[in-house]
Amino acid sequence: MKIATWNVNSLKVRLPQVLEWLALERPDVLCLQETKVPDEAFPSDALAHAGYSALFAGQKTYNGVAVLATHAPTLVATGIPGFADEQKRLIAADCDGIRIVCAYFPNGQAVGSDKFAYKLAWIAALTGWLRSELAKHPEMLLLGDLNIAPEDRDVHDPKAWEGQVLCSEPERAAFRALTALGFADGFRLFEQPERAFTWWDYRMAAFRRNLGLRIDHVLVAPALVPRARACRIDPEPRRAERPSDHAPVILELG
DNA sequence: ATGGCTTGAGTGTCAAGA
Repeated sequence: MKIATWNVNSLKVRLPQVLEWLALERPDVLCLQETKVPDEAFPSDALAHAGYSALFAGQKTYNGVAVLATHAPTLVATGIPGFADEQKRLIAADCDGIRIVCAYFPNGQAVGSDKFAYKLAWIAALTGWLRSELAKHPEMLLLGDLNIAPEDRDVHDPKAWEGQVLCSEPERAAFRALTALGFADGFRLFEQPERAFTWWDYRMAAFRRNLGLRIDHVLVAPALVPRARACRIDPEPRRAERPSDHAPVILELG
């Protein structure tokens, strides 16, 4: 079973690339973030034609998440239950007996800003919800743009990024509190190349120079760790004309 | 040099991303 996540930075712009990638990789499940499309405009028909059922929670202009699956997924939740939030950042679904939590963590803008406080509150709410959910549904994956580079090796220039948003200690502590529920960082379950990133700034030829961060993640609940076979970043879509600034991450389960 | 690009809004030029 192949399960993937990709921040597409506008599903409207990226739909041709998503369809091409689905045809090439044929994942069983693909989680999308930053669809930036209201639900009434979601391209369900094009995806159905490609063989994928979709569940989605979107809004105009910003945010938006979706779960695509070859076998029709069952909706579990949109948004973090018990956490009032206008921003469409979470959708959870059951896919072939696996609970898929697709998340677009807040960016945080700058350490100490209101948006940074929102980011930490959002992650704390998610962690609280998942603590009880994991007990009830142990076969769980949390995938998405988590907007945190958990360690210095996930940053192209740790000195330059030290203390900055996406890399700051409060964010890394929140990431550790989340993984302390038992989740493994799927990417780190396997030997990986150095300087492996999932996001590169559009500016300064950052992708060509591999000036990136690893901020998109697949977290694997303890019950699923024995089934994990491989995890990789696919940089190919980032080479396309008009690419998303993020690359997909793929987990294979046995 | 707090810049550099991309998207969506909307037709000016800005907010937001990371």
